[in-house]
Amino acid sequence: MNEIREAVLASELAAQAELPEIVLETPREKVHGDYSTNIAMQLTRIAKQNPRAIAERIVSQIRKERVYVERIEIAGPGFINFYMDKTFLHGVIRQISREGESYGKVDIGAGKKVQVEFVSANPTGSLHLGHARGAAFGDSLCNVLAFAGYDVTREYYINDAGNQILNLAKSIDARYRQALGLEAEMPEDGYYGEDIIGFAKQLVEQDGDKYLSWSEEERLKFFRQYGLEQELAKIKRDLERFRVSFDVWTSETKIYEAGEVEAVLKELTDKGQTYEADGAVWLKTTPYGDDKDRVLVKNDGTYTYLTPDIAYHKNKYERGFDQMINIWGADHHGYIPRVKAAMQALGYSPDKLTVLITQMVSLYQGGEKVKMSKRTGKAVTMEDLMDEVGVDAIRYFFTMRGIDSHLDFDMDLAVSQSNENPVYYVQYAHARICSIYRQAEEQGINPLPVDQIDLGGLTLEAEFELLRKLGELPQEVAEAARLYAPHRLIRYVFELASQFHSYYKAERIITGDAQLTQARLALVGCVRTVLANVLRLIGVSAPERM
RNA sequence: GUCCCAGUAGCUCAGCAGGAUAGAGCAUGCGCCUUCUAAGCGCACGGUCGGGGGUUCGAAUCCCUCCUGGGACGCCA
Repeated sequence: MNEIREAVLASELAAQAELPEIVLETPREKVHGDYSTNIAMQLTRIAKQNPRAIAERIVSQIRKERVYVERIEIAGPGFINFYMDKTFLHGVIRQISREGESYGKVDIGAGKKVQVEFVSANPTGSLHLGHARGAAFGDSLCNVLAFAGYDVTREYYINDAGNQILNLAKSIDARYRQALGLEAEMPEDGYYGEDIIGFAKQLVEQDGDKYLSWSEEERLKFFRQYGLEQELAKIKRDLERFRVSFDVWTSETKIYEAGEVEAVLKELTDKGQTYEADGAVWLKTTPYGDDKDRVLVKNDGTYTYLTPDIAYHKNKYERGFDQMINIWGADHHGYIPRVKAAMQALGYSPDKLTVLITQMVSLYQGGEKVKMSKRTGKAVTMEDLMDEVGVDAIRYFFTMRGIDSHLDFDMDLAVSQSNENPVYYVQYAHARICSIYRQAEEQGINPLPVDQIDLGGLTLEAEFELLRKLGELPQEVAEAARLYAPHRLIRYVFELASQFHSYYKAERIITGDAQLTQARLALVGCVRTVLANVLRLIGVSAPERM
């Protein structure tokens, strides 16, 4: 790339200052070479010449012997295509063998501190489908960011202070009475999940009807605490099983207890960002682009949800992250402007906070959309899903798509052990390579260290393509991190698996030629490493046998 | 009414800091198991990139506008 830059400058077409960024890409079509640049077309306006003429002048200045280039062609409207001396690709094998689990790491993050807050489901019920998508996406994103050189903190914010927790206590109260065979009506905004019926039964088994004799205040206080502990424990269990672990669990109650909510309210008031109207305290969010101002303190003196949330986000800002990412469900998108506005009102840069929105998930079974109902508690929980389809398939499917699209999750497909199921396709490639290595061992073939292998035998087009693909991992990781798009890696790993399966079908790895066998074992060993590395990033296991 | 997301092959989706003939899986059709795992491989079929304008040497990609589908618009959380 530097060679191109120098050639462009040497051809005196443009001054250094006005030189556009030189992009070297891998063309989709092989006939267009190994690398390609459109720099000549980009220079048309500056150099005031037609692109092909520009391309010719640039090419004449390139010293190709210095960069392993075999030949250069000018094609189409003015693309400059580079055809490499293919043996340079053998270096990929040496690199992967040397770096192993670390292969693919890049350092675009340069150690910057990134905090990612995700899932953060209210501890009032079991995690369900939508949370699973957030968990899969969030965790994969964190893995990718860490692999790209960021210092990542995973955080779960526990909303354990609002009205919803009182409703949880009341719901447990009602279920408790029902479990004792008494008449009891669920509260208006009650929680109807199976989990709560279970808690109530458990309480009856443990302690019988003893809570009936308590005062309502005492009883609800106890149920509240009990419910919170149980729900949170359940959430942690589910997430752990889903292979997601958080570095920090921040409790809303703790934020209250530390006086941060009152403090932030005072700070906003002192800064003249609030006013009183209709008996309530409002925050001026409209100057920062919100539709309307928002209430912080209701006319009954209690806080809205926004107020502690501002305190929480201030808390995050104060912890000194370079970047904060919130992953929210689509139903919270309208909430973004007011939180950002509040941060600006406090004097923080809104650019440090990025909110990523995951669209809804629909579940399909037997070709039918599965209906969910809060009222009856008939939602498919994350636990049900893990029982039925397994963690690998869920994580793969939920990471497979960009978060902007509504996602249809087909249960039948996810459980099917067939060619329709892409999870197995990728895992199978890994297992196959492991099998080849087992086979080699049985035949008494010991894989040699790479520096003792003559890779010159790898001359097939399929082998060069595999090597090229393997070589692309670092830039794929960088792109996935830059775009917050781990699904790109699924695409990548699927394509790699596909190329491997095709190669495996066409050529034997273990051949009569000992030297060639060593070279091919090294090659597929690298494929195995890369498959495992990517699967690890998306939280899917890489089985040795299937 | 305002805001967000989507609209690309029969279906589900990639591609979108502009680039060459728009890709993949599934479905459909036809082939391939005496040799390292057939949860596999090969071939074929399939598209006015929602419509219309604009910017550009070049637009699925950027801008404007319209249409369709989904979601959000509380002194709930």
